[in-house]
Amino acid sequence: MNEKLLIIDDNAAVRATLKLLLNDEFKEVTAIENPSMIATIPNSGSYDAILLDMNFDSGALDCRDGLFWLERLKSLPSPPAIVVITAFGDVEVAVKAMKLGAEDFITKPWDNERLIEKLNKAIAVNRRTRHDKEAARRAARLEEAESQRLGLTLDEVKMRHVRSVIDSCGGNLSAAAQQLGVNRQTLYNLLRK
Amino acid sequence: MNEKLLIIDDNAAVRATLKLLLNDEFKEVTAIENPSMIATIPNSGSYDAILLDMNFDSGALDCRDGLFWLERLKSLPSPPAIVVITAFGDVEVAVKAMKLGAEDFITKPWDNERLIEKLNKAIAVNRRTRHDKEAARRAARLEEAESQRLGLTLDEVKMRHVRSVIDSCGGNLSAAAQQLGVNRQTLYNLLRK
DNA sequence: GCAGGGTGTCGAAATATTAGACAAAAAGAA
DNA sequence: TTCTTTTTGTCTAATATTTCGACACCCTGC
Repeated sequence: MNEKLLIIDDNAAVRATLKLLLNDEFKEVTAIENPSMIATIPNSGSYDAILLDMNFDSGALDCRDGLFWLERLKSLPSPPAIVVITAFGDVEVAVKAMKLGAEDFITKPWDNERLIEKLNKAIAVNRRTRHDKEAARRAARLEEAESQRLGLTLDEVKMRHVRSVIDSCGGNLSAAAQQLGVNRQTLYNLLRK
Repeated sequence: MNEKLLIIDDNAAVRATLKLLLNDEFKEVTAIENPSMIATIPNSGSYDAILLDMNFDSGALDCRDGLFWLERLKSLPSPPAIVVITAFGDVEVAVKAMKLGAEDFITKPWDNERLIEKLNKAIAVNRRTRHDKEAARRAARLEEAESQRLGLTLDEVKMRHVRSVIDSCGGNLSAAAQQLGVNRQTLYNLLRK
């Protein structure tokens, strides 16, 4: 109930229906006609989910446009969950959409209740996987730090630890010394040099 | 050309055809009738890819068995790439399979060349994402270690660093001492206690 | 064989750490 | 506020560690 949703569908009637349905389920629901309008929306990067129709331009029914936009939307940093919706979907398009990172794929006509459920699930899944990717980046950083630590002198490592423990003790040197397992005076000596 | 492939299909003719086709493309190709036979294969965890048919038991055409096995195979540590193949696939099953972690979804009849291409691509993609997930796990571990380091005694931190530097020096104590910025004898003393 | 580098060990001088003590400052509780 | 507890800064003397130079020994490669 606290999520922001963006609906992208070229059919005005569908947009209106979806917005009416989903307005009660999300904190904020915006509906636009074409993905290229995203740039014109203030705060466009803050959506939790996008409900993306595959068929803009009534002529192009092969979903190429939709897949193109899906890919662009998913290549942004911290992309929102994207649920694709289409009337002309076949297995191949569905698989392509999922491979491009869509969280779900729905065919029209849709079931209201399941649509809401799928949107929420998509948001949850997206949050988890996004978290995974950030974790991967963090791992790379930590590993880098770990490997750089190898080049450090014993004194440097000592002083780093001393400083972080003092920090974690809020500057209380007595407590820090105790936690470090050294005499208080030793800690003083270490800080003096 | 250096990958191990497992084919799971209940149709003996399909198994034979696939094996014939793929034998030249992979280092090792095994074909079994039922996923539950995996346990009986020596070194069953070492496959790079599995080509998984969705319909065992001719009666059950709703793919539930296939999805079940897909999920089980994908929940193993370091799972192989899995390409699902089915004659009865519809959009819903395809989306479910992709959500369960399949790398691709193919419908029979298949195109030989594209099948090989998809298998190879699946292996490559799987390797990448597996790396990401392992990185996530590593990150959790490293972060845990990082936060626990605060509780360590100065001597413990010293010894950890000493040991990892000695490790990185391949056991050469002189070099390790130099890198640690301490006298060689000091390093000996540290190791003695 | 032998030169070069690593290892294990020693002694003695230089340094660092420790426990204990004390006064002053700071922080908390009544 | 006053009283109490804790922390700080500093000192001394005993103890422990580190350092340096040196020596014999064992490998490894030339």
